Amino acid sequence: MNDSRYVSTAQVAEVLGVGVTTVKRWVDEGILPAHRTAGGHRKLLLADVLRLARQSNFPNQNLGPLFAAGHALVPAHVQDLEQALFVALERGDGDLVRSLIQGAYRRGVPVDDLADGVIAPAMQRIGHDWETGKIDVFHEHRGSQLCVAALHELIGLVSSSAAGRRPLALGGAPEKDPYVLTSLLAELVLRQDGWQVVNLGPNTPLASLRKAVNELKPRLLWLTVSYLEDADTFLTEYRQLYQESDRLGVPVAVGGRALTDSLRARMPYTTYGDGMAHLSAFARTLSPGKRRPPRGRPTKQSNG
Amino acid sequence: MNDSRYVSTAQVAEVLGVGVTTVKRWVDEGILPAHRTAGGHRKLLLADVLRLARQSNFPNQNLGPLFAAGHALVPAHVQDLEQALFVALERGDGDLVRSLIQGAYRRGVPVDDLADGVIAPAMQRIGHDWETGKIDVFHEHRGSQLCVAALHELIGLVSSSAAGRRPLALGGAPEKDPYVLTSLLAELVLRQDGWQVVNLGPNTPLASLRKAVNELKPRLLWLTVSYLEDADTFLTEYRQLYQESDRLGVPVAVGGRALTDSLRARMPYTTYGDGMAHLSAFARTLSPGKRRPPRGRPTKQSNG
DNA sequence: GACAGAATCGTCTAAATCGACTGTTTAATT
DNA sequence: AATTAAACAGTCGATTTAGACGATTCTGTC
Repeated sequence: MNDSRYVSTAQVAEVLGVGVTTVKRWVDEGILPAHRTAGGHRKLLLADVLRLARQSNFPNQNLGPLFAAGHALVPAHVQDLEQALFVALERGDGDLVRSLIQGAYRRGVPVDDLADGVIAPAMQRIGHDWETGKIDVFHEHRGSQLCVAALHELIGLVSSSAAGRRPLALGGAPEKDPYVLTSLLAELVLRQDGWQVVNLGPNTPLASLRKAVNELKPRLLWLTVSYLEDADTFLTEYRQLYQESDRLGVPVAVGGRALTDSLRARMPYTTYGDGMAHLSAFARTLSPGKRRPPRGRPTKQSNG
Repeated sequence: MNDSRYVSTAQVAEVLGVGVTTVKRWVDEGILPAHRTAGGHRKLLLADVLRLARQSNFPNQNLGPLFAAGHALVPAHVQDLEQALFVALERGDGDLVRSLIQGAYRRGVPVDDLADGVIAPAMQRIGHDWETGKIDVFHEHRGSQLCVAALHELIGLVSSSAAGRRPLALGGAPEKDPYVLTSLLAELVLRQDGWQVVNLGPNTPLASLRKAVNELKPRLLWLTVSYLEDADTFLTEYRQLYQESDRLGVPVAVGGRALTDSLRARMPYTTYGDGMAHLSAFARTLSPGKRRPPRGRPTKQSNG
């Protein structure tokens, strides 16, 4: 198992902006303490690297990839990660939020796990603390903004180059639903799966979404509903949207915590999902290009 | 993609059109932030170099070498750029939007010009086309989302190193104002100017903003008002916010197209601005006088 | 126009860093 | 346990940088 306290020379080199050779020499000269494996590989203690970084006046935001290897602050398990993210969001520590999310991704945490098991629960707890008066609204807003920024950055990381024609997914959140995060998470997982995504964002009238389906002819339509003002008008408009999509052969994936069982029973849809893992799995059945990871050591998720 | 955020003194010298010796001296004098390797080599953060390049007028700044990636053709004049961005936004061409915005920044277009002369007008035209029925809501939403994504990416580019304590700016948009873009543009220009920014985003109750001022003790409070539901209640709450800020010695900068002349006449504020250029200029009067490099040497660029 | 001060430039050597090479180690998959 | 591809170690030459020095050029003033 990879002991999460240790990092490799290459990781240190990338973060510190120097060559691998330099890091090796520093270790040999005693500037950086390190342990060696039985085979001779250098294993650097994260704390030592961080100490050197502080001494050299490093910008915090560039230390993100280092946390990817697993720091005490970036736990190995998703529950601990969620807890850490929650704290970082509540404190408003933007650098830490970025480090945690990016680090988890680079360490190999699947994006749907990241969405369903880390980001969504953390923001839900923030929202709960706000509703119960434990924190002020501005704490929630600040955390949400930090999350959005980190997600946009992550989306930029996972988006593959536009090689070949990728299937198009269209989606958003309905009118009066102000939550940007859920549609952003949907965009994230779909992009990770190789889709081309048009995210109309929150507060999108369903009638307008219907026009978009007509014009863009997507291969998939998703709808995340976190908040509903009027269920009846929503149902009416949604049925029209579904009818149109069905006519065009566009599958409709719905989700979101505002869709109660009773409400869902009155809705037609192609698939319903509790989280992004469902959406991702469903999308994969539609997209033919399901690439399997190569053998051997898993590829580092760096993208060009 | 050469995504190394660090650059060497020689690269900086070439880009800024000055000698290597000068760059070294600037770093030693604290004009340019940098950290040193264990061997003493200076490592500069790209964002810091770019900010310096914009703050002072260099004889020949050729930002090209720092960005190897060949981008789409970026028009030279802001009007053409705005037109190109408008078309890209309306078409939903996300890659083009990113290229235009980032390309303009890299070409040396100041961020306040980018905000006031390109992004804001383009989105305003999109909004106008939507109101007049020329395009559908989803076009507007799609364009807005693309803009937000591109801006978040740009913010990541301009954010500087955390070395030293930077002044804190706090801000957002009031309740019922759903526009994310204006507060995002404010965050962009402030970050470009070296501020640390807490952006509470749209739809922030002013009472909550008041609590945030109390808790965070910022050096500057900004408020962008693009839409107002009820001017009277806004005024009441705003006056309380201003009173509290004034008591704490926090200057208040307001702006946004919802603040009409008559409304503004009834508001106290430290400064009002039509655009981000005003905000940036005002913020610079507050920011501790950062040492600026003396005049560059305009002639003789050839080297042996 | 001449002067003084300041800022910049190019050049030098020692030192630090980089990149490429080959053989070895690691760890996930079968 | 065997397989396999990625990542690492060790080495060496090529390149780059730091630091210091004097010469050059710019700016403002008399």
